[in-house]
Amino acid sequence: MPDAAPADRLESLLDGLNEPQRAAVVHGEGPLLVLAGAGSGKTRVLVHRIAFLIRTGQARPGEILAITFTNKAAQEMRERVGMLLGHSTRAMWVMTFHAACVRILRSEAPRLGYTRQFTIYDTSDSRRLVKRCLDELDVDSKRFTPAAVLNQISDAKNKLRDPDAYRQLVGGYYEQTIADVYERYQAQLHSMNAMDFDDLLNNVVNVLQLFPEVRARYQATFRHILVDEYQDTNHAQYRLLQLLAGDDPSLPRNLMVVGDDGQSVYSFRGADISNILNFQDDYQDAVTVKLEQNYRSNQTILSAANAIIAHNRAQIPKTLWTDQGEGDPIVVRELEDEHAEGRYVVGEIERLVEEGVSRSEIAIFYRTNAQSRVMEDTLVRREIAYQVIGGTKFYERAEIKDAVSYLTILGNGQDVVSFTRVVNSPRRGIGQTSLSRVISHAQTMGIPIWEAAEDPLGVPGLGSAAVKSLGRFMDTMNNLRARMDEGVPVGDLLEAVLHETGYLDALENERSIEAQGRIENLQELVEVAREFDHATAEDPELEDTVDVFLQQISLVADADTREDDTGMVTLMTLHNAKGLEYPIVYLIGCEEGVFPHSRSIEEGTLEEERRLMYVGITRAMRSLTISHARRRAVFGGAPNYGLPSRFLAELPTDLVDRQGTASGWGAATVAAGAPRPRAMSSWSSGGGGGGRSASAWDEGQQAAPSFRMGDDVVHAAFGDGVVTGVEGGGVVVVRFASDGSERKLMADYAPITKK
DNA sequence: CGTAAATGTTTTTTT
DNA sequence: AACATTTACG
Repeated sequence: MPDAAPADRLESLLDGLNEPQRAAVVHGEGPLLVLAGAGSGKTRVLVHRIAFLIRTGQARPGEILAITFTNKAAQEMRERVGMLLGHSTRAMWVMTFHAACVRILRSEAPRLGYTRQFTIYDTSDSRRLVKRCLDELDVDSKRFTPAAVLNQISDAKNKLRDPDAYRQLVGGYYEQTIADVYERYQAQLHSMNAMDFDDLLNNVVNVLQLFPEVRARYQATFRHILVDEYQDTNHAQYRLLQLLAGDDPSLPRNLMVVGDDGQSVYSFRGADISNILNFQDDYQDAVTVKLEQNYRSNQTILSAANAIIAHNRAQIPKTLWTDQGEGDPIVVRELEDEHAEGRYVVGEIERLVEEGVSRSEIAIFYRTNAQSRVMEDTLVRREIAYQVIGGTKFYERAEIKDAVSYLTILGNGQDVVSFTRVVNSPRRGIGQTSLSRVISHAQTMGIPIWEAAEDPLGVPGLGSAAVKSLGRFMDTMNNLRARMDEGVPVGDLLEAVLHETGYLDALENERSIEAQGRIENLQELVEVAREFDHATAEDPELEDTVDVFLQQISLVADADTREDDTGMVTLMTLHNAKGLEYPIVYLIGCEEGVFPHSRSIEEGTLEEERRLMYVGITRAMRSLTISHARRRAVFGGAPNYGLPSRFLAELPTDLVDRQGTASGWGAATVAAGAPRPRAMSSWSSGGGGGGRSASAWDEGQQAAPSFRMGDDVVHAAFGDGVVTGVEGGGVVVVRFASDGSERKLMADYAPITKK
């Protein structure tokens, strides 16, 4: 096809786009900010723009870098561009930040003192290493939990602060201790030729900053950079883009970012919403395009979403609208407990399926992964096919991590974390003591752990049984390594590992259903490896295939395993739901303390929780049902009495069909003298006590009476009680006469009145 | 050194 | 409730 594309073919790339979408697609050189409300077709814009750039000859495929949030999104985007263009998209870089960084580091890591075979640590590997550092530094592991310390370290890394910079920026004993751990952790990672997730970004930033010629090369390569979900980028990613796009204003800086400040929900992992808010200041010549027409949901759902987000301060003003119709009201349903909630949702799903709805059109969202269990139990019992996204991920299962660690240590003999994982799995009689001796010997001698283990007699203090066992183990490993070096396919190598190390035998001897499941998981991993072999077979130049395989799977997220149109109901957290859409959505567990999560309430990050609610609502295309339970078991322990989420009170009452509200609430509110009762009809009563007045939701806070110690009170459900304490934040402690229990209640919301 | 019981910890969200 | 880690004992 010649460069000069016929006008009609260009026109076809713009077909069906609205005005602002079209403007974004045809935008020429220079920075571009696309503020894209939920469901406004931002992926479509990205896909069409990439195709347009190529079709008009503004860029060749190899000059495009398109960053997406998940691997799956990348794959979909690549496919859609391919369909538009009708030719190969292989040369394009369409991937996540992390995948792009790995690819760059495969070439550039040696400049930073790593080999190309560097190992990538996931969070649990990193946590183990932090724990080792804590132990070695004799830090009180009660006050410094590995997870908390790792969070601090990760936070620092997201802000591009190395251990020195971190130390200088923070004061206090606690932070100084963390600086010590950070320093040691980083040194050990490097000495083990390993990087954690944050290092992938930071090391690319380092390479680009330290080596101007490398920077120039990548800047020249990526003539057009496009970034999706820009509101969830962190500082390291921000800096990375700056380096790749070129921070010299005289250069074209063809950086297009797409995002929605209203959907920023990852600040806990360092995402910085100011990246998108300040884009105009950072790139003064930036053109801004706003996408506000929504193609996904009906007006009821959009109005609800708009109303929710309006409760946040500091938004870039946006109002979603649609030319679709009103749609049904949003159902808000109260249930007795989480089991009733499960039965209700599954019952509704059964009804829909009977009416001919496909299960794959239905999704269930929740705030925390733990909430999926009850839903799963109910779905299994009613024999409804479902898939869960998130939670325990495939690559985090113990047996998978073991197998992966075996492959890792074959390629990277310095990786102490992997060595530790596999040396006594299955049992070989090499316990904590022997292992510690080998590790400290390796550290003293400054040699890789592999070398130390190869010569067990050279390890001081090692018992004779351990020497023998370790020797046999290393014979097996050396044998396997030799075969890897011969270039045996990864799938075959993995199979050999599982057999010859005795790993599979040990599982088979367990003869439990659990072990059988693990064996099946391992078979699946072998399949994944064989697919990889198959896909790379035509690339004879590829070296270190095992390491490439490992680096590739270490970046697979659970969100990438989602399957569409397979006749299954989909369950996931609200975070995982971002970017997706479903005709029918159930949002469960909308209670104070669950959603918004209690920690968000404590930490005062309610606006982010509200954005999460906004994300949840805007996933729904035509039907949205929100449920909350009156009580819910936490930690499998005592039931927790939760009040309806404050976000429910923010939904306009005329958009809502409230169902199942139990008796008592309305009565208590009336007794408290709530003003202006209205729209009672929209709150259909659930049999018994009559619906709660709408106004109580809107005005509840100001109508609340104040309580003092010793006040006699009546609770709609628990009966007579006495106030035994008043805490901050409108919380009162009440001891109830009926069962002698003491409960903390929120005076503003709880159905209690003074006697 | 390995096992089993006891104890502790976890539930925010994830590339 | 489920899981990881520590402790006690054989």
